[in-house]
Amino acid sequence: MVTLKDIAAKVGVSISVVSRVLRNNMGQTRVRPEVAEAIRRAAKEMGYVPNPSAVALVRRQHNTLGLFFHRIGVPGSGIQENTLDGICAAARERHQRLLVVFFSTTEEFRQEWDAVRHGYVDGVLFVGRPHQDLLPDVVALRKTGRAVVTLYHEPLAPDIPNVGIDQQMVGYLATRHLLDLGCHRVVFLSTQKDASSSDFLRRRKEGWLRAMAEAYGGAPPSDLLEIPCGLDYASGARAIGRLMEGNVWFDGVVAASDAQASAVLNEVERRGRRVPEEVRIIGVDDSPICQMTHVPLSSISQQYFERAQRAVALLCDAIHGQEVHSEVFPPVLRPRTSTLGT
Amino acid sequence: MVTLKDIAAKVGVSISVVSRVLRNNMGQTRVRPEVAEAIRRAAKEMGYVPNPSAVALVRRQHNTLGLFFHRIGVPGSGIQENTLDGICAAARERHQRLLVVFFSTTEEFRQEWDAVRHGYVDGVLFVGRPHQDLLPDVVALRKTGRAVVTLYHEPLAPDIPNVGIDQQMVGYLATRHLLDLGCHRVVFLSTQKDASSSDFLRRRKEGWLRAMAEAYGGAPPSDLLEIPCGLDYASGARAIGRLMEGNVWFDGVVAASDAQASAVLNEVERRGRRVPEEVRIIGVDDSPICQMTHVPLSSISQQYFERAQRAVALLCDAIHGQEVHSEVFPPVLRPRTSTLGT
DNA sequence: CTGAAAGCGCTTACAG
DNA sequence: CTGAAAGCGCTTACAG
Repeated sequence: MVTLKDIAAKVGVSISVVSRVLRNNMGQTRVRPEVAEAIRRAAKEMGYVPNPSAVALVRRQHNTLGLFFHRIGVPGSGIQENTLDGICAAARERHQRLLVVFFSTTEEFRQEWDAVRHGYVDGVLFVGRPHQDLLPDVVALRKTGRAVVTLYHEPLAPDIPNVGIDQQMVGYLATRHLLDLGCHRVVFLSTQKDASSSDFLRRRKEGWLRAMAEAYGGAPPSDLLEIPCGLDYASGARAIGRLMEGNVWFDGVVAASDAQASAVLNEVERRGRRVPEEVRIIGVDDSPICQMTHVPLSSISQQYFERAQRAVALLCDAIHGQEVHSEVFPPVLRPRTSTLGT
Repeated sequence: MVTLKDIAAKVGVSISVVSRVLRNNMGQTRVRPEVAEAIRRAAKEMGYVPNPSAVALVRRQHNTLGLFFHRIGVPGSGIQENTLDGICAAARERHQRLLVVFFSTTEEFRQEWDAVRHGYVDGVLFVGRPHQDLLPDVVALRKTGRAVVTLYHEPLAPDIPNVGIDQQMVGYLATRHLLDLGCHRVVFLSTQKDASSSDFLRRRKEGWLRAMAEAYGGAPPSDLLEIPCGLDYASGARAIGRLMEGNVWFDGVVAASDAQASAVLNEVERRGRRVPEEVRIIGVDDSPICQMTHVPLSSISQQYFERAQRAVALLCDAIHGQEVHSEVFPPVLRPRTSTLGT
């Protein structure tokens, strides 16, 4: 590998000048332009790439980002893939290496935590499900001088920068889409009271209520249908099955995930009602499943790829001492046959 | 961050001893046991973690693995997630940082190639679809002293270590499973002649033929049904649709992916035949989709998580100068309702 | 305008 | 049995 010394020898100057020219870091002194030019040319010709370890050592940085990834999304949702794709692309662009930890439970988190807490990373990105019980750890981490950014639905705390998504708008967009297509009674698949994930669903519900209120001239109707339900396929199937057994009439369903939506689709049709002619269905995540169900599913994208890229950008800015603030992305409607028809 | 100097000061020895004790690297000399003990205790108490940049600088290593990931699997297959999960876990365990590049086309590969070729990585793991046209680049990379391992179905070249999967066994296991359950005419969804992915499907086909031959007393029957078909949902639906329109009778289908299998399921039932009573269906990948279809799909796991972990282990061994060889994992059958019934 | 020198934190022959 | 010293490749005050 070619070093500063090699370039210095070739051009006939000291390595100090070479370093300053290539790093564009010349204090208040100027270097003769022809020398600078010669250095830059030589560096390019010789294929010089700075040794990141040497740079890291002297700069007391590590060009490494920690990534704490709480597995999210029902399996198959594609959220994990999209998020990682965005993170890796943005990190590569900024010459940042990655130290990735996947975890699913607080215990797993604790097990791996030391590796990052004592590890040589300049900043940490937390992805997935927000845990209030991890807040002290995150705060402690910041005290050690590391930058922290989260990629959660909502900020963990007001002063921890987050790249979020407007969950109220998720609920609103989905419901509004169904109402615009002529639906009257739109079921909202909500969550069990005790679920840790209930926060974002609470906000989505607000969006559903707002859209329903708009459609009903100001106040939501009194016969609103909110059905508590887990995010997975089986829960969705059970919930909608019970509803239909009770002979409750509805003509639209806002599911909380695409897995749920596919369950609703299968269950509704199995019980003899047609999608989307009699019941329109929309999910959330815009996942690959949407194109594999026998009626393609409409969905709402939570923009994980884009948000992941942005989160890495913010993290790098924070590492370089800039002040960064939380951002909120708008969700995007992806209509397909399960609402539009063919 | 605590350094060797801090520990040396506390214990009252030179940093050389501390380094040798902690690294377990003492040449032919011995250190007094009580001193060694004191050093280890101090290191632990003070929470010492070696600065990887300093170590990297002097060792001329970088504790960084390059990861060239050709996106594989139909979206939703979960292959990408499982693979990354395995890689990240194994890399963390070995204190290796990651430099991850996702790509989908040879052009994208070329764009990112320099970053790794000139980059400071000790080894590179290639994942996904093997490209014969990348072979010269891989060989050149090895010449620069980097270790190389691939996570492909089959080795790119005989001397490049690969963690593969027995594709013949994939076809055999699937077919044999259907035959054992009483199927007589098992359709094999194959691929277009020109597809770049055709290699592994050719091997799977051998497994299908072998199983059929076994069932038919030594030689496969003459009315074998091999249907060319893309790996995605739409292709699967079209292929099986055409077959059924031609009134061709069959009672088993070995699909090439779970997406395809779900398409077959929907199409077969839409045309009035029951799964698994009249037609048994099995896919490949054991993806999350399998549990979201209205009849849960049987499938064959290609062991991506386990193989990914193993590939990282081999890569690290190779980096440390050990000779490593290709391995082949056996696929695993995951039977569900689409073949077994309820 | 340019260079010599110190130092980042570690490893490892080489002396004692 | 243990330490002083050189050196990995770079950056950055500090001299000239």
